[in-house]
Amino acid sequence: MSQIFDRPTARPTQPGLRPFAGVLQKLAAAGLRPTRQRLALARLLFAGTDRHVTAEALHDEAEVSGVRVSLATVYNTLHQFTASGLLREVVVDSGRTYFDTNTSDHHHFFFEADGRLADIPGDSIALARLPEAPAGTRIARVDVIIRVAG
Amino acid sequence: MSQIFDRPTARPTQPGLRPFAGVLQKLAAAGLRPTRQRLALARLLFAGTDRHVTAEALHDEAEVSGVRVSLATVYNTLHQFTASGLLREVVVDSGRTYFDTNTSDHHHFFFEADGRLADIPGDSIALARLPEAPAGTRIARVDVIIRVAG
DNA sequence: GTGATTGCAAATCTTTTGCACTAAA
DNA sequence: TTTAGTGCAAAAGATTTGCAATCAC
Repeated sequence: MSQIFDRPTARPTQPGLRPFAGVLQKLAAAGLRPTRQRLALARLLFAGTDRHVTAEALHDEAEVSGVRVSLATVYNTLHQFTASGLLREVVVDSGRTYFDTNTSDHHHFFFEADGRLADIPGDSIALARLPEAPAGTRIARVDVIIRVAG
Repeated sequence: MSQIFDRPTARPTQPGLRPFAGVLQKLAAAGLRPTRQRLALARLLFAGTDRHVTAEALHDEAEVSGVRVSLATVYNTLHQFTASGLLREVVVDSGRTYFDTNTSDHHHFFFEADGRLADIPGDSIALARLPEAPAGTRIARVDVIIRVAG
């Protein structure tokens, strides 16, 4: 049954489960075998607009859409995707890890009320002045989190 | 560093356990009883320059300096101090909570190599443009983390 | 077949909680 | 006293890991 989902040419069957040629390409580019689990998760992650998910949330989503994946595999997959640049990790909450499908340079709103994340439009924020990296280091990344409350 | 005063009513027991006038004031201002544990932890936290600590690290430090405090109490104390504005929480690492003795408005370097935090001098960074808070929310705080490697 | 991937359960790690005991006011 | 604060051990989450079974190539 996973066949229909595995093929880029398969036609749409259920909403949200349409196979994407892009998903296969992404996995191939990352050097990851297109397993049933990875395809299903990639499809959920990259099907629409940019998303911010936790492992738990993605696991639930997979379950709801009828995909059988263990939580351990969801964790593994999210980290593999992150390592190969398909995802980006966002740290806003100690104790929970968020993964962002938008890997471009951008920043976030964090809604303290419900623990939701949203991208900040790239041109609505700007850093006027950056300090130099401390001696012997280089800037790996700059994260701006705007915490908003109800 | 001239803040080391003997408190008249304190009973000198072990070295490094002399109370600071400032520490007593801080606790009083926060409405927290000056217990042996809170005094000891406050002394470690506020004795010198600004610090960034985790509960575990502070607990170890207390142990080394001969103060007997349970880890649970360290957690409780750090949260009480945070709630009363004596400390600030910094989120840079999912899975670990850092507390900052500098409660003024400032940002951080995070050294990925060793998980260390450092304050960024206030005037060496500036946000040129901030987005508006999404409808129905207000900006509670803006955090900038510059992650440095190597 | 062979090596990569998965699932499950157990293990880890950090943090919180329940509750009897201790200490400040 | 009276009530806040503490310690301990157990509980709770989130995440990782070990290993046998399964799957992709």
